[in-house]
Amino acid sequence: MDASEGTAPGVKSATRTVALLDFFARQGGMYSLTEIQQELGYPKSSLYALLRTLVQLGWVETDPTGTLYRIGMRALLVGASYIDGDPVVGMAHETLDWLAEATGETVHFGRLDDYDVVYLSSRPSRHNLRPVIRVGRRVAAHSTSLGKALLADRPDPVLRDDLERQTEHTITEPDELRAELRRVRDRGHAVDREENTPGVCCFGVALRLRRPARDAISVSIPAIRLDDAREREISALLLQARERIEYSAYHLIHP
Amino acid sequence: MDASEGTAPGVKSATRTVALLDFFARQGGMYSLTEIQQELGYPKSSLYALLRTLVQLGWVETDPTGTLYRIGMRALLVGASYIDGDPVVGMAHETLDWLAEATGETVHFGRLDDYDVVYLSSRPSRHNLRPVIRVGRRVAAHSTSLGKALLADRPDPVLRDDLERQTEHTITEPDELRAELRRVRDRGHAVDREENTPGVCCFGVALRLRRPARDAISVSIPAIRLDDAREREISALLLQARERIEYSAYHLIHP
DNA sequence: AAGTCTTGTTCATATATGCGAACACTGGTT
DNA sequence: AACCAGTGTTCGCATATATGAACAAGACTT
Repeated sequence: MDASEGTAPGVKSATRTVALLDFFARQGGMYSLTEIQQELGYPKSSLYALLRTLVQLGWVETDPTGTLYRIGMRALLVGASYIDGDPVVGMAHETLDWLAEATGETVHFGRLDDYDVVYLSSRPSRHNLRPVIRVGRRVAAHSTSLGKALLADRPDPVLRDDLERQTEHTITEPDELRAELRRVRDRGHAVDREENTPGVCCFGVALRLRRPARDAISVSIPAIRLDDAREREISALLLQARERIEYSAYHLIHP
Repeated sequence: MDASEGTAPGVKSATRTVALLDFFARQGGMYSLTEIQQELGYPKSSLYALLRTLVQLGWVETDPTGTLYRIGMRALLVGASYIDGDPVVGMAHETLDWLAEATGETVHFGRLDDYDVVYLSSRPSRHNLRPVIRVGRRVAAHSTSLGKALLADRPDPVLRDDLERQTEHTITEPDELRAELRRVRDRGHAVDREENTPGVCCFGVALRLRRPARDAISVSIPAIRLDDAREREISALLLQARERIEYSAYHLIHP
């Protein structure tokens, strides 16, 4: 899930630069040199030079005393541009709005990247109790409906040996996960019953814009608001949303 | 506006790494090694090593042939985290929604950084003709209502000698800009009449959460939909929105 | 108020990177 | 089929960075 230094030869300080940005992005908040050094494991003096460079460039900011660091304003643009440049996210935009409206629940758009799902777009519900996931966040694929829907679309999904446990319901045995993926294929959509976040269930389907699929959409709903009827309703709406996106993609490719 | 290499000593490849990310973020799209080399001016072989490193780490992606580069998924999270970690943007969220609803026009939240305004949040209007600015984008302060509102709040604003011309209406003379900032102070809000984008007018006020102010909000509207009555209406709503944000900030600090 | 601990900062040198030039590929042209 | 122009890729040496250890500056304890 993370990109450690040892496995990746390359330009060392470039690797460390992005590791630093990634650290700030994940943790959010302000950190001292020592805290960063403990987290990343690089020598203090090297970090010091790196941080000074990034502060000078506006990618990292310090507090008035100059000893606490956090992400800077220049880093802002970078994330937005990945999304803006992606045709699929743009195409799905209206349908995601529609699905959020139709279900009244939180809707996500995610993409598979190695063993993780990356959240590219989200529509938080208006309930006070709502699952919120920051765009750009990486989550282990096997614990989410998005990830399971995407893995199920692969003829031979590559699974980690060590499937990280997120909650007491997370599927952590590769064989068990493979059985679950077969159920996903039979059922037509993926379900996550509090496997990633306690109290939250998700329903996901993969978008068949390419095979194997890379993108998926999901509806997340607190378990407390869920019953059988609601579940059938949501999965039906989810399938409709998929149709809409695939339809508009088709007409984009064949005008 | 940009951070060139010559002015900034520091870790060279860290500087280049973020310059590369910034380049991809600004341009959006895919570029060959040669194109990037022409734009940034670094030696081809150095760029090659850098790009390979960043591709390996997922911060840059290539097309199937491996010769066209674009921003990668790992860069996504970085931008979102600056916004999420900022208390003012979070606090303004509901009021921005309200202002967008009340005016029916595009609403922006921006922050002054040196000579530029950085857009931190936006509510695009639902008109077909709507001004859209990507979050994270930097724009020369003197050409925007956000920037003029913020500069007007400083007792002694630092202005560039060379105020870049964006449109035929951009104020490019420092003395003329100083006179305009006095008008902003007298009037109580800043106006941009097609000074940044042809056909688009903006109205902005600075948030007085600290002095001098750092943040401002604005309403952008196509000149074609603007008349005197509408202008009075919009500036009144803008002032109300400012009150709301300052009010909630006050109650956040003094609970 | 001295001592001790923690954290930020500087420095000299071993080490990794940056660089230009040479090489390899590709697609188009004669 | 040979040539050419443009581009991506590799290589060895000059150069810049990374590093541990030493130093400085506070903060807390006794």
